[in-house]
Amino acid sequence: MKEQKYIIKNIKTFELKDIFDCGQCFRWNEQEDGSYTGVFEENVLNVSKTNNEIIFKGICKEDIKKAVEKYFDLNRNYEEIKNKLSKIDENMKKSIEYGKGIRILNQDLWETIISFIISANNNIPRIKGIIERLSKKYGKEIDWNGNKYYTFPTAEELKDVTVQEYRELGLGFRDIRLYETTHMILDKKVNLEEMQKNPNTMEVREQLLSLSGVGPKVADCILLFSTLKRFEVFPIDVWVRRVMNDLYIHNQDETKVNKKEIEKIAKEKFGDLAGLAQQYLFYWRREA
DNA sequence: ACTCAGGTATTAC
DNA sequence: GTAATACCTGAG
Repeated sequence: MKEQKYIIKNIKTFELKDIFDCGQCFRWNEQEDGSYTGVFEENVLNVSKTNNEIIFKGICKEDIKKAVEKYFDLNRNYEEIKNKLSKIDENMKKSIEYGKGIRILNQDLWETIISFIISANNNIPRIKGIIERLSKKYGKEIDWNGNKYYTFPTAEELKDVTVQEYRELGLGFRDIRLYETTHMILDKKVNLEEMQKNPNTMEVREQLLSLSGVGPKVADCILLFSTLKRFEVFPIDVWVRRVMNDLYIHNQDETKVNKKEIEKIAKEKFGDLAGLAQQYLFYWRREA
């Protein structure tokens, strides 16, 4: 396949670091020139930014413009969302200022499910390493610019992988979860196509929770960061617990803060944009 | 040696 | 229902 290129001029909300380092994805890596290269679906892309241009180039299965518009969520007005959230309070305003270039990617549902199962009680460098090894071993190779890249393996491609083989890849205790969930999806115990079409968020959430290795936090990340794109969910991890306690609850021991209390505050303050608010707060608290 | 990291499943009240 | 506990692995 030959290289394609696509340039966007004068887009407001789009900062490479904010998008790729805000914690929603695992397969984008910063290059020496400050650009980022990553794999999504069957595409390998490099994204760079000049003063007022975003340049996408790489190997793309379909039309690059179409792929980029979908994946980078370009048809959503983030300026409007940020304005709305900024009015809520000074904390939101400050965190949005910090992560002003964030866009929430439309990541493949299957890949997002597996990636976030792997993320459980794990750290980012290791999560990324596991996903790369998994892709290299079971995904499809794409050559570009003298480098080899690998697509994220499909459920079909993982069909015959054993728990033992997962363990050897460094999955740790998540090996069995990956195995079980892959087969639940292959056997249509949970139907991802149906899920994609289902407008009932709570129903979809229940189905996600039935998957092995998917608890409340992982389910909410999948709902928010995949093509399911539900902005009303509020994934609560250690960082969100921390920042919510710091800003709104002020408990001496953040680990003892009740999850229900956090959810209540999130819903009251942020409503159907809670997921976005979560992302700004998370990124700000972790990085700033 | 020991703690910690984008939690979940299991077990025990 | 809710609380405690174990859990791969590797970096600091």
